[in-house]
Amino acid sequence: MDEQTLLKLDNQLCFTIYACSREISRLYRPLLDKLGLTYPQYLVLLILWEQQESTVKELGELLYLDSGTLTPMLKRMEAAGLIIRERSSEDERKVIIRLTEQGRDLREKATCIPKALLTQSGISREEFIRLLNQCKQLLERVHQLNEKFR
Amino acid sequence: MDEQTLLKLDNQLCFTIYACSREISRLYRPLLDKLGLTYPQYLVLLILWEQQESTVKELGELLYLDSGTLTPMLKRMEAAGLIIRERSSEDERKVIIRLTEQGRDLREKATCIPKALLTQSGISREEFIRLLNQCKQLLERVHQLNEKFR
DNA sequence: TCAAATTTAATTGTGTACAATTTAATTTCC
DNA sequence: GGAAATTAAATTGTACACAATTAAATTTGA
Repeated sequence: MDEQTLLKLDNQLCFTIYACSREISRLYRPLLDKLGLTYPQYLVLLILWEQQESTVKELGELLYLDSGTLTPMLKRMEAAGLIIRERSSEDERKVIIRLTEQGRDLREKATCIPKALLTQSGISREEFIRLLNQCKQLLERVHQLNEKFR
Repeated sequence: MDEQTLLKLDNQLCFTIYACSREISRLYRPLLDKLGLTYPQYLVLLILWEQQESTVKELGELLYLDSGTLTPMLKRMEAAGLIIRERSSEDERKVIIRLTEQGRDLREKATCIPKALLTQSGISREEFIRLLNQCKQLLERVHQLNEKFR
């Protein structure tokens, strides 16, 4: 591939992933709207459903987001009654994020979402797993690179 | 895979693509900063470098973005002297987007970007093409689904 | 021990994203 | 020919995303 070809929009892996990300979010939207969630908020809940509590820092590491994004988002989720934000008494720098009853209960309404989307997309499990692994590899590599250049 | 497994963050293809998209953008950032561009602005220029001119509608179709995103973005690019926005005289509803000299000249400074990133990421050409094709397929499918449900 | 360095969130400012609405121009179709 | 429907951008309002800075707590090291 020469430079001209690489420069073409059509061949930009980055563009395809960027567009994919937004189109998949759009697919989630009608389902998440019913729960009153945005996609990034749903990701926060996925973490809290697994491990009961977290901190802003940990959420940021898991989701690749910083406090500039998380703080206002978590405030909105707190206002919606899904979570509680509380300074850690052990280390006052940290803010602990916990689910409320309401936040915990939402899990049952959400369990159908991943399967619904997998079915809807018509993608086979094999294909799904293969693509997931490839994307994970790419994510890992690019993330390493970004860490290195900081 | 059962529902519990699917619900885990770690297995969310959607999350991986979402995180990938942002991490790749971060990899572009230092290169694009030198040109005074954001990643979406770079995508607009990729199109205009290929086809001289476009419209807001066409840019939206190619980039999967609507006028609510494009209008302010194109205004910023016009203010930066990269493009000109002009109502079509044939159809006054349309706004034609054209490159300025400055916008055209930026192309040479940008040609090195795709190759630099490909090299940097350590991904082989075969891998690159395979992943690109798989992502394209997924994008196509998800896009079709979104169109169907509108 | 205590000042300097580091860590953690919050804040500030800019730039996307996108749903919903509005405005103006063009098409359709009776 | 002209009202109704459609189309294309712009506007409005909300919610991320992220760089850069600030503020407060904790850790480090001479």
